[in-house]
Amino acid sequence: MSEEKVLKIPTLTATTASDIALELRQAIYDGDFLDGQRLPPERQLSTHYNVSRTTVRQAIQQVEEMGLLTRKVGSGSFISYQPDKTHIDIALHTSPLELIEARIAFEPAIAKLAILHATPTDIEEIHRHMIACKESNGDQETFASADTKFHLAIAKATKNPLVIKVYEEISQFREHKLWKDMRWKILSPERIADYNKEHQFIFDCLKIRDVEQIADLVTQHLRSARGDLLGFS
Amino acid sequence: MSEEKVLKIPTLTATTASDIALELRQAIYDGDFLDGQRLPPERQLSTHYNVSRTTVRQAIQQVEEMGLLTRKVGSGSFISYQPDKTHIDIALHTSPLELIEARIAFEPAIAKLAILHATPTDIEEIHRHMIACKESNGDQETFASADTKFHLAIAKATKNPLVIKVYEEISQFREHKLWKDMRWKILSPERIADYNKEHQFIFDCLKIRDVEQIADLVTQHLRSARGDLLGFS
DNA sequence: CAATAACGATCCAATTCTGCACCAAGACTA
DNA sequence: TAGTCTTGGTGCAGAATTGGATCGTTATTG
Repeated sequence: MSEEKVLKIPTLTATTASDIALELRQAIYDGDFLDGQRLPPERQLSTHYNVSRTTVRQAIQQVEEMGLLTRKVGSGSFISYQPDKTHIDIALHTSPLELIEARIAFEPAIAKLAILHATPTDIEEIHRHMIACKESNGDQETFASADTKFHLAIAKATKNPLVIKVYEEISQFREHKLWKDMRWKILSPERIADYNKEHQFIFDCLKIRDVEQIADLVTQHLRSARGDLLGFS
Repeated sequence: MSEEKVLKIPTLTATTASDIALELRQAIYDGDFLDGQRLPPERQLSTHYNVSRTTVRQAIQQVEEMGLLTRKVGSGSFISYQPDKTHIDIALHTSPLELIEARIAFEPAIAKLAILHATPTDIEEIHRHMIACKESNGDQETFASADTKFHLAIAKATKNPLVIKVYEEISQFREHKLWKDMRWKILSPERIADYNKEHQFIFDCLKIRDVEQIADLVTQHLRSARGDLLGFS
C-alpha cells in the first residue's frame, strides 16, 4: 500500500526564523498538511532547513502563536488548522446571479461536448424535455421543472460522468429557495415563450451537430435569463 | 523576496502510529476498502509496516475512534464506513481523458470569470503557485501538487462559491489513482517545462486582464495535456 | 564596542515505541 | 462436540524519540 511517505516542505535559501515561519504558515494554508498531522521533529527540520534547532523552534513558536499548530512534549507538533472549518452552506452564499454566471461559464462547453457524444437516443430524450417545456403552457412550476431536465439531459448526453455530476450539482441549486423566489418574477408567459424558442434553436443545432453555433446559442439563452434576472434585482 | 525551493522530506523510520492511522484513513476515504471488508490482521500489518504490533494497534484505535471501522475479538477489524458511493463510482468510471475533456469544458470559462473578479491579492496568490510549479525542478509529485493549486487559485479568484465548489470537486479527481498512474508517463521534465511556459502566458494574460486571450490560452494549455495523454493511451 | 541573532551542545521531562507474555473471543476442523 | 488455530485485548518495563530549557560561543550589524 505505502512504500515511502513523503512530506513536502517549502524552504528558503535565506533562512531566518521568520522566513521559515512564513513558509510553514503558507504550507499549512495551502493544505500541504492534513488536519492533525504531525510535523517532522524539530531536529529533522533543522537539518533539512540547514539551520539550528533553536531557529526552527522559534519559527514553530511563531506559527504556534497564530494558532495553526500545537506542540506536545514527547509527542510532536501537530497541525490544528482545518480549512474546512467554515463549512458554510454554499447555497446560502450563492446568489441567483452567481448561479447564472456559473451556468454561463459551464453550459456552452457542455453543449459542445454533448454534440460530440450524443446518441440518437439522447437527442430523443432532449427532444422530449423540450416538448415538455412547451407544453407547460406558461405554468411556472411545470416549465421550470422541464427546463431543468432539458439542460440536464444535454449534460447527460456528454457521456462524461464528471461533467454529469458537476451539472447535477448545479441543477440542485436551481431548486433552492432563493432561486425559486425569483422564479415567479421572471417567468412571465412571454419570457417562457421566448425561452422555448431558444430551446428549439439549441435543439436544432444539436440535431445537425453544429458545434460552432451551439455554444453561442446556449450563451445567448443564459444571457437572456441573466438579463431578466438583472431587470428585477 | 528570496528564492523559493521545494524539498521532500522523507519521514524515514518515523512511521509513527499517527502516520499509519493517517494512511489507513486516507485509504478508507479513497475507497480502497469496501464497507464491511476486513483489515489485515494486526500482526500482519505490523510486519508490513515494520513497526510493533502495539503501534499498529494504536493506529487502528485512532481510526476506530473516528468511526471508520469496528473491531471484533477473534474476528478482525472491519471497515464500517462507506465513502460517497457516487463519488467513488464516478472516479472509477471517469478516465483521465474524460477528466481532461471536462477541464477543457470548464476551465477556460473559469479563467474568464477570474479575470473579471480577481483582486491583486488573488493574482499574487496565483503567482506564488506558478513560481512553485517552476521550482519543482521537474519533480512530478511536486509539480502536480503545485499545478493543482495554481488552477484552483484561479477558480477561487472568480469569487463565485458555486464555481469554486465545482472546481474543487474536479480537483479531487486529479488525485485519484487512475490519474496518478498516468502522471509518471506524461510529466517528463520537458513537458513540465512546456507547462510552465504556458502557465506564464496564462498568468501574464491574467495580470493585464486580457479577457479575450485567456480562454484560448487555457484551452491550448489543456489541449496540449490531452495530446500528451493520447500519446500514451 | 555593543547589541542582536543564530549556533551548537547538553540535560530534562513527557510521550511514544517496542517486544513480550498472557488472556478471551471467534473460526475452523476432525 | 472437543480441540486447535487465529485474532483482537491488556499490561508491563525498558529503549528511543521529542519538545522544553539553559548554557557559552560565534557572526553580523550599527
